[in-house]
Amino acid sequence: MAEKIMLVDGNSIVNRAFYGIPLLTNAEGQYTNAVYGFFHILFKLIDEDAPEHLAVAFDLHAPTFRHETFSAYKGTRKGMPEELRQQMPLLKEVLRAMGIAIYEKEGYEADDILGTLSQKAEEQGWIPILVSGDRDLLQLAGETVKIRIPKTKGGRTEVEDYFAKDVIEKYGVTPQEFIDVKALMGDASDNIPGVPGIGEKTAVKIIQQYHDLETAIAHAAEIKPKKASENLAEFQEQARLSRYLAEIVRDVPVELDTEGSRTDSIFTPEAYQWMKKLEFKSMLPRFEKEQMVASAEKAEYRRISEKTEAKEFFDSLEKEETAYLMIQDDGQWQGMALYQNSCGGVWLEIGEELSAEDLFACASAFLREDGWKKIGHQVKDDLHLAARYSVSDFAVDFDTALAAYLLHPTANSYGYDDLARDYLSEACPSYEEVLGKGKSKKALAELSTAERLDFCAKQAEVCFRAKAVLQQKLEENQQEKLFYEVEMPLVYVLADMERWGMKVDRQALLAYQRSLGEKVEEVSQEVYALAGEEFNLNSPKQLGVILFERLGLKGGKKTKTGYSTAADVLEKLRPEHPIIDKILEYRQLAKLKSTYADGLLAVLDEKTDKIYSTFQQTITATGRLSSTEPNLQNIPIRLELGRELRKVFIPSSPEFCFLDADYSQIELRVLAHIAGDETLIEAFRQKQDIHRLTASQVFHVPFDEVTSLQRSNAKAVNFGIVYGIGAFSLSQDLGITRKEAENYIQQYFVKYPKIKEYLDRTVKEAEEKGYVSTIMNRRRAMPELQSKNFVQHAFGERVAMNMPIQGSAADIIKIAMIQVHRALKEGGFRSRLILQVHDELLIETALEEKEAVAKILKEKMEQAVSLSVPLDVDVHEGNTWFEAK
DNA sequence: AACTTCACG
DNA sequence: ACGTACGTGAAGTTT
Repeated sequence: MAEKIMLVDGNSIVNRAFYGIPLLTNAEGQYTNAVYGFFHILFKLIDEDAPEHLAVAFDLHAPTFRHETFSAYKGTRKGMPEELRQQMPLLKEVLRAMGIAIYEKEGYEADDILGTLSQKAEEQGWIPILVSGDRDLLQLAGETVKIRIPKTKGGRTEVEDYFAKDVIEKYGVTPQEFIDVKALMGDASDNIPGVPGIGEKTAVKIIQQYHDLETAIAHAAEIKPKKASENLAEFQEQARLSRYLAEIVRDVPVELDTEGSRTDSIFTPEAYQWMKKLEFKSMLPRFEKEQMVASAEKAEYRRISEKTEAKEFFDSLEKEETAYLMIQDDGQWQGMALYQNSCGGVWLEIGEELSAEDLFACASAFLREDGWKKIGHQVKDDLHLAARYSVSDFAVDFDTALAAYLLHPTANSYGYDDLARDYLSEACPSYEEVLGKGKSKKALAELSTAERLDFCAKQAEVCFRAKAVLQQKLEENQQEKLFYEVEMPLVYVLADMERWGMKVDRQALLAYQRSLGEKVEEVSQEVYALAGEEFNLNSPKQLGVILFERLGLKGGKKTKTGYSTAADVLEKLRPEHPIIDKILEYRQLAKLKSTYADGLLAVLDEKTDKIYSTFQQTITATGRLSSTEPNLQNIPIRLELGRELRKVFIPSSPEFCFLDADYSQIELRVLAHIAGDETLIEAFRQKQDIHRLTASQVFHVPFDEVTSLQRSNAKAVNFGIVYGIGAFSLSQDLGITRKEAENYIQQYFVKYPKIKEYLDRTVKEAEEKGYVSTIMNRRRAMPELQSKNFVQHAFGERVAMNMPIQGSAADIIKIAMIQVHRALKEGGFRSRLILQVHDELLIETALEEKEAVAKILKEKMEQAVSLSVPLDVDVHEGNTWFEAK
């Protein structure tokens, strides 16, 4: 079998990849989607064809011989988008690391290089396989020469293959004749003129009959239709020029590097490092397989599965820094993995000879005593596990997931595999890679003993070694205080909140659910009557058809998939038809029923009638918490009917009541502080009504004469400032013209010049440094600001303006939570912190403690940090959450 | 799995 | 001329 050489049009494939895959960035903010797509396609083709040789050709910026002949050649091409341009050197770097031959030749295009190399390869008996994203290469197809055209659609890559016969079959002309067809029809994308009035259909017909351009010109008079005949005669020189431009030349002065093109050693360690740096996880296994052989020594781990041995092990465990991991699978505790320098990796496995209780008993001294510096991963889960075995909170010094979050808060996950890749430049197989996912997901217990030992102990080793790197980076970023004094202590606060839960009046919730059910039924019948038919009211698609086709309301397309039926669109249609009112009413009721009534009942604990939400500490880009299963941070309040729901949230015993404390205007206060705006600072010091003040400033009216409309408009302006203002959106929000909105903003900046300075300064700094930060040095990388795309850049600017504000507020309430929690504990109170909603803390307090706790709550929250403005906290009490607001 | 809608700060 | 506020999570439909 003859050797095969795969010849790739680099520019064309990377282009396809870029447009076929959404923009991705790695931790450093480097765009990676085009490089990813390129290798995705390349590896697929290598797998399929197994070529012995491989070369990639690129275009150079310099003009080619075609430009010299015809200056308008490719004249309509737009430049490469910045997001792609940045990736080109990267792609070449990785190719070089893989030892793949790269060809570039001044004056020629990649196509010409490929044509030449293909010919040279054939001459020495190799079989060329040409790869390109466009059809220009089809003229090179032959009996054995295959042209492959990959298409990336929605993550999947399909490849069209063309031998000479396939070209004939599909286009009705031979590959050679394809050039002549192009000479006649031209090519808009390359700006090849062709002959006016001759398109693809006519061109093919002509070439089928005369086989080449010159013969066709000679017989121009006979050609039909008449228009084509005349034009061919008149524009014959242009046709000849077009043919010249379209033909791929095969005598480029390049040599085929027969040795340098070999594919047998492309999975190099250097390229592997690149793949990790770029975060191309799915490509790592290829490289690992190759390197498995290379990496001779494999770590030796110890397995303990028997009670006596486990006890002895812990009794003689050196008191030094130790990573411990509670390995759980499917909600079941499977065992404990440890790693320290003295004992290396150890896996204590729960089984017949080591029960969970026994293991915990053995480990309990280790967990509780200070002698060991402990490194954990997602420590909050471990605290819950410990609680199941009646071990109260134990002290962990370092949570690797939390550290990784601070260093890169926009990452998708912070698993062991992520730590290994990002901080150790190693590949550690993820849970999914080891156990599979979806249907074929295996239990940890289904692995062999050796596999399980390896997998679990490896995780502990990764955490142990990653910790040193993480700590170093936290130090470099000056984020140690944030980590050790805010995020780590907060873990214990959140664990307590999650464990305690929030009591619900089940009967009241059931009644609420029933009443909503009846109303939903009633209103949907009214909608169907007005529509004249029944349909799925929950389907925006069906609703769109009813409204905009059947009822003929004018809506126009707004979303990717069809008509928008969102509330703000429907609101505008309200006067047009009575059905709109009913639909909006239905939406409100259906939302309350499904998400809140049904949703909360589904997660309400049978035994305790409590709801146990999870507070996520590593999700948001700004440093806020989030709440899941259920989300208790979005319980309705703005509308009356929804607000009623808060009556079902009650203290856990009749001896308790709620205390709800919320920061007043915390984000605007933070802004005043960071920006150092004297007017705003003074206003907060004087306890002025800030929206009223803004109204009087912006609308030039005396403070006492501000109307309520002016005040509420000013409130929207203040919001806009915090979100990274835009005139358009403000105008939408207020229902005013864009011009007016611009005026408001301009006036605002005249009155608060320091705010303007701050916002400008922040964006500028973000562009220079690549990140923004909060008062506690929480960071967010800002890759969007590198984009030359207007929309993306503008988004980056708004994020840069908002993150320090939202994030600093998050810092403050986190500090307050820790202090409140500590004060309650130290004071021996029975009161508990049970919920945080961004600027609000909810406590349930024993009645006799109420005054003392209210005082603690207010003081700790107001004194959490010291700013140039006072923090102001309002405290309310009540027997339900509804009453306490 | 992606999209749309809507609840909160 | 572009397409628009920042940060979340859940439910339901459609692909």
